[in-house]
Order: sequence, then structure tokens, then C-alpha cells
Amino acid sequence: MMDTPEKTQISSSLSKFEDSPIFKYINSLSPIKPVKSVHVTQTFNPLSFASLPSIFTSPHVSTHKESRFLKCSTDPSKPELSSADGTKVSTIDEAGVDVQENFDPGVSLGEVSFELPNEPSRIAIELPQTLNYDCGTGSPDCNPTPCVIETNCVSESTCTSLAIVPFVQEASQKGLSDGVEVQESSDKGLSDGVEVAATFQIKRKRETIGSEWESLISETSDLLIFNSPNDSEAFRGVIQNSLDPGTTFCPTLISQFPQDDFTDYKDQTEGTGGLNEINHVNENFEDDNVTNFVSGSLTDYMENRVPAPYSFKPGSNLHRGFRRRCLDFEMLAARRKSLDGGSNTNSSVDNKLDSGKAGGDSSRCIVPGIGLHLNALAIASRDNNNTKLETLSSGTQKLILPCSTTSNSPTEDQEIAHESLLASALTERENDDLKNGVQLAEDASQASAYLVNEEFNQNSPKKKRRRSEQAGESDSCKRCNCKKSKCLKLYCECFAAGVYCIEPCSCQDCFNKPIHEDTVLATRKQIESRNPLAFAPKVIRTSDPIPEVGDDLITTPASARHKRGCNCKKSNCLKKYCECFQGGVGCSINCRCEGCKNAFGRKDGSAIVEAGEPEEEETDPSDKNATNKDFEKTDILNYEEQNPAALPTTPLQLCRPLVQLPFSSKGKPPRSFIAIGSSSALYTGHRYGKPNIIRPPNIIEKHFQSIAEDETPEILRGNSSPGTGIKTSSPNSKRISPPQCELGLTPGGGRSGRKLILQSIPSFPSLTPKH
DNA sequence: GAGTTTGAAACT
DNA sequence: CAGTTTCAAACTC
Repeated sequence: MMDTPEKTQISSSLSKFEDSPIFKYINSLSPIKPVKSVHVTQTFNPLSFASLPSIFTSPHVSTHKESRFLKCSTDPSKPELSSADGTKVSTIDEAGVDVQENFDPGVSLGEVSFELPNEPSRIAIELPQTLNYDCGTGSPDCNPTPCVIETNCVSESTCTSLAIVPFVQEASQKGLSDGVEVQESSDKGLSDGVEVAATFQIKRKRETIGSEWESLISETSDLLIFNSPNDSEAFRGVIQNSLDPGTTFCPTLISQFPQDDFTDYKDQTEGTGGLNEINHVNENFEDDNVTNFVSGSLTDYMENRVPAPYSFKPGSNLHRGFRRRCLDFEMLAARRKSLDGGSNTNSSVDNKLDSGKAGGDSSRCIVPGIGLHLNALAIASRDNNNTKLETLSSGTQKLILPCSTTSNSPTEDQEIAHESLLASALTERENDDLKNGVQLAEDASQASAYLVNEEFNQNSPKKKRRRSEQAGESDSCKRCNCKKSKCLKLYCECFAAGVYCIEPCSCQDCFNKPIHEDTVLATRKQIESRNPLAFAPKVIRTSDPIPEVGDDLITTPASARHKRGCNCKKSNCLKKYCECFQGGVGCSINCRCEGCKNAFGRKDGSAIVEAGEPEEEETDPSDKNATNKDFEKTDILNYEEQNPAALPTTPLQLCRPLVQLPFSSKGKPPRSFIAIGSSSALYTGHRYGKPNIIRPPNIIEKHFQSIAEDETPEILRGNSSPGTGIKTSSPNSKRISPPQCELGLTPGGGRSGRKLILQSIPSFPSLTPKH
């Protein structure tokens, strides 16, 4: 599938890179001298992306995604966050100005590293770009999921910075003259999660790209050579700066890392120091995860690799991703925790890792609960990602790569995936039990992948997330347009999804920002107190098998259902006004809709896709049997196209992982599920402990059995942590199973979604309880 | 982009 | 729990 990029191409790209203002800027800052002339064109053409491997490709994806991606990228930068972070996103645009910004650990590095080119072919062509930006992608094979494509990357500056890192590393590794220093700087910076991530990324790139890449690198290295030590320092400064912000993240991220990783990390740290740690981490990543991931095709990767290792090493990346708004919530919690543990970020991180159970925890992949939107998104994303996921899952579990090409924007998917991953990761933590190394690791890896994507998204400052519908919004990139709710009510998609509002949002008087985290958390709690499942994913699997009718279309997965059911009166459940439809699931008995014609499955049980059921549904008076069906099909198709994620068909999208919010969960009983979705995850996830899995409706169902809401308990149970067990009460309990997770998780395979869920997801336990 | 429709969320 | 209001997304023009 993957074409390796040719050197020539790369070269050209490099040249472009040099030309870019950013590059110049960097040069001015650092001693590095460009040997070759380069152009920088950033270039990530959407077109290029378009050609993704079939696997990844999804119909829509290409263009939208890109756009989306960009948008998403912005998030990280959010100003609010920035306070914590310090430099940040916004700067990216400015990048030229502040290198540091670029380096923000979380953001820039992460982005870069993460991007895995979805398409191999693309990679080859675009390598140059990728290099510049991130290229982590380089590994075409890598995974589709992560996909974050740098291309998206929006801002050159950002990209550049990213690119730089890799280069540096390479140089250092190779022993290029000055390269060494660079590394050092990075190493120093490492303490924070950021640097590590960067390293990781770099390695990744290399591997991914492979020999070609190396050759390129060598060239690049020349370009980048840092002559003076000073330069390195400058670099450091940047890094460090970034680090600060990163610290925040780090803890979180770290926590997510697999225990093994953590262990290693600790060991190194103890023994040597920050630098070592970082390196170590990177190595792990690279070696295990990254390399495989990158170098091989996904399939190969999956087959060979799956193993746990993949997991998290990439954590750093993940962390970054976390940073995103979704993460923020988590971050907060993490932060708090970390604070307790240690004042320093590093310490905090360590603490987290350690205490948090972290080690173990990291892996968790649970699907976090997702908000409605998220759920839908998740689903959609799944769809998009399905193939990928499946593939992955088959091999191993996980990796969910969110980025489905199909999905509109890679970014969104990615984000979602990341979120999901994150959430899952969090959950896993909680579940220490479950986490077997493998699964957990896998989960982590997945999460990381997602995160990576997100990071990219975020990083790219310019891009803002788009939530736009176009892209399909999947989720992560959602943005709201709240006028009166201050984004503190479930009316707000962002809030409902458990993520902070970001630039792209057009909201007014928004309080859903990191700055107001206290308010957000308090509000969230309040809402949860009323309805524990408020932030849970709206769509859950149902146990009942659905008749899948046609393979061809999407059958509706009966298994996936909206937790509460809709109450549509006029839309006939054929528009997005209907949450069921929006979520890509059919209506169920729980729905009070009138005239249900839900293309994914009518209340009466007939699914459009499915065999023909009687067309009319209960309510439909109109008879449109045939008509309806056709109509429905058409709608579905359209819907799918528009919202890849939504469709059930694809298995997994990633859901956004949510960050589970510690706080929310604290006291409360665990929700039945944690939604994979961001929101829930963030807020509730812990409590509930169970990850909801968002399942892709259709296809997924087939493979996996869905967990019925009723069943949800299973998941919960499994996870269950629950003591609290909220699930029951919550009417909505929804589980969302992320397709991925399920797939991956489920050992058995397909169907037993539940089992899978349980394993993988175990409950979220850890999170909340900790509190 | 403005206005309308829709149904969930919030409120009573 | 039901009815009403509020809200913002989805949709239409």
C-alpha cells in the first residue's frame, strides 16, 4: 500500500522547508545552518491526502478532514490553556516569532510526531512536507489512524517547529556534528512530557519513513546542523518554555502510559535524569510501537505488533493530545493530583505515574463516555475508521486510529480517537486490574495515536477545529455557538462533550474554558448530580442482535441504541434533530418518536437497511413503503457521506476519549459507562468507571455484539467498578463502546463486545476512586 | 448569513 | 412526572 517516498521528493520538500519563513526564523534563532536550499511549501494538499490507501480512505474524507484538522489543531493553543502552558498555540501562527511556541511540548511536538500519514503513497509524495511538519507520518504504514496529517498542519510555523525536532534528533542520533546539542536541549526539556513526545515523534518518523527517511534526514540534518552550542540552548529555552505548559500535561499523559513504560521511565529517571528518561521513553516507543507502527503497513503492524508495547509509549504524544481541550478537564484533575504529589511538573508526572497506578493505568483504553455529540461522533468516527480499526483490532487490539481517512477530517477523527483513547486510558488506569499489560498497552497505544492526531490538530494553530458540520464534525472538533448558556449547560456541545470551548467556537460569554475550570467542574458536578449519565454517551450498544440486513448498506445495528431514545415529532427521525439518527443508530422502544422513519432502524424494529421491513413505521401513515425505504437508504447514504462517523457501519471510530474528570467522578458512583466520548469521559468517566463503548452502529455490531443498554451493566459490571454503580439508575446509561476498543479488546472477537469491553475497559475504577 | 425548525435540556 | 420554556443545533432560504 504504501509507497515509499522517494528521496528526490523528499529533497524537494526539504528545500521548501528551508524557504519557509519559519525555517528562516528558526535559523536566525539557532545556529543551525541550512545546507540546502529548500522550499517550504507546506503542503499538505488535501489532494495528496486524498489518495489514501483504500483502507483508510473514506469517501469524504480528504478535503474536509484536512480542513478540520486544521481547526482542531488550534485548540490546544487555546489561550486559556496557555496560561498554564505558557506559550502556546496562538503563537503558532506567530510561530515565526516564537520558536518556543512551536515547541510547546504538547502542541507542536506532539503534532508532528503524530502524524502518521494515512496513506503511504501520500507519504512518499509528501514526505518532504511531512518531514517538515511531522511527518511522523512518515510512516505511511503507520497507521492510518493517527493520521494526523501534518498536512493539516496548518501553520507553517507550527509545522516547522515540529519538523525541526525530528531533524534535530536525527542529527543527534547520527552524531551529526551539532546535532548532539540539540538533543541535549531536548533532553533537558524532557523532563516535561513534551520533550519526550518530541523525541518519540522523531524516532517515529525515522522509522516510519525508513531508509528513505533516513537518507532524507541525513540531508536534512545537514541543513539543520547546529553549529553552536548556544543554539542548542536556544532550543532548549524554547523547549523548556514549552515544557512548562507541558508539565501539566505530562502528568496526565504519564499516567496513561503503560506501567511498563512507566517503570522504565522511572528507572531511568532515577538513574540518570530527565534526559535519560526521555530518551528511554522514546526508545520504547520507537522500538516497539513506533517502529512497527510506522514502518509496517498497518496490517503488518497489527499482526506483528499489536502487543502491548505499542501502547503508550507514545504517551507523550498522547499527553499532548490530551492537552486539547478535552484533555483539559482531565488535566485539571491530573494536575491537581500531581500537585499533591509533587510540586514540580516532573515530580507530578512521576507521581502520577507511580501513584496513579499509573503505570498500570496508563493503558486503559476504555472508552470514555461520550456526550451525545461525542457519541455520535464517535460512532461516526468509527465508521470512518472502521476498517482501520478492524484491522488493527484484528491484529492486536488496538490502535484505533482515528483518523480515518474517510472521515471528513482526519483531524476530527483523530481527535475523537484521541479523546477516546485518552478516556480509555484514564479508565484503564482506574482499572488497574484489567490492564493486562497487553491490552492496556494497546489501549494506550491507541489512545496515543489518537492523541497524536489531536495534538497535531491542536498544534496546528491555524487550523481551527472545525467542527463544522462539513467535516462531520466529529467530535472532537466540535465547536459551539452558544449565546446564553455560557457553555455551561448541556445545550453546549462542547460542554456536553466534556471539552473546553476553543477558538473556533462562536460562543458568547463562554465559561467553558480552562480559565474557568472551577466553574466548569462545579457545573458539571451539578449536572451530574441531577443526572449521572448526563455526560455519558448517548448511544450505547444494545445487546440485541440486530438483523443486519444488508451488508450492503449499513444495517442498522440494532445493537447500538440511543440511551434514552428520542422524542421526535416532526423530523421522522430522519434528520439530525434526532439524536438517534445523529448518532447513526436506529430508534428503539425507548424512543417516543412519532412517525419514526429512522434510516438506521425504526422504532418498530424495522430497519431500513435491513430487510425491508415494512416500510412504514408505526407512525408513518404515509405509506411510502418502498419509497421510504429508498428514501431511507438514500438518507443513510447521504448521511454517511456527510457524517462518516455517524454511520454505524464503520466500526470504530474512535471516539474521543474523554478525559475523565476526576472531580466529577469523585464522589459519584460510577456511571455505567463512561462514554467514550469526550465529555463523559472527562467528567464522568471516572466515576462510572465504565467506559462506554461507543459502537459503531452497524458494522460494528456485527462484529461485536453490542452491548445492550440493558446490558450495559455488563460493561459496567465488568468494569465495574462500580461501586457506585450508577449505571442502573441512570436511564441513559449508555455505553458507548468504541468500536475499536471493542474490537481490540474483545479477545474473542467480534462479537462479544461485552467481553471485550470488560477486558479492555474494565471499569474506570481507578479514576474516581482515587479521589 | 439570516431566519426557521426542531427537539433536547432545563425549568416549573 | 408532565408541561412549559429555553436553548442551540440543524436546517432552509
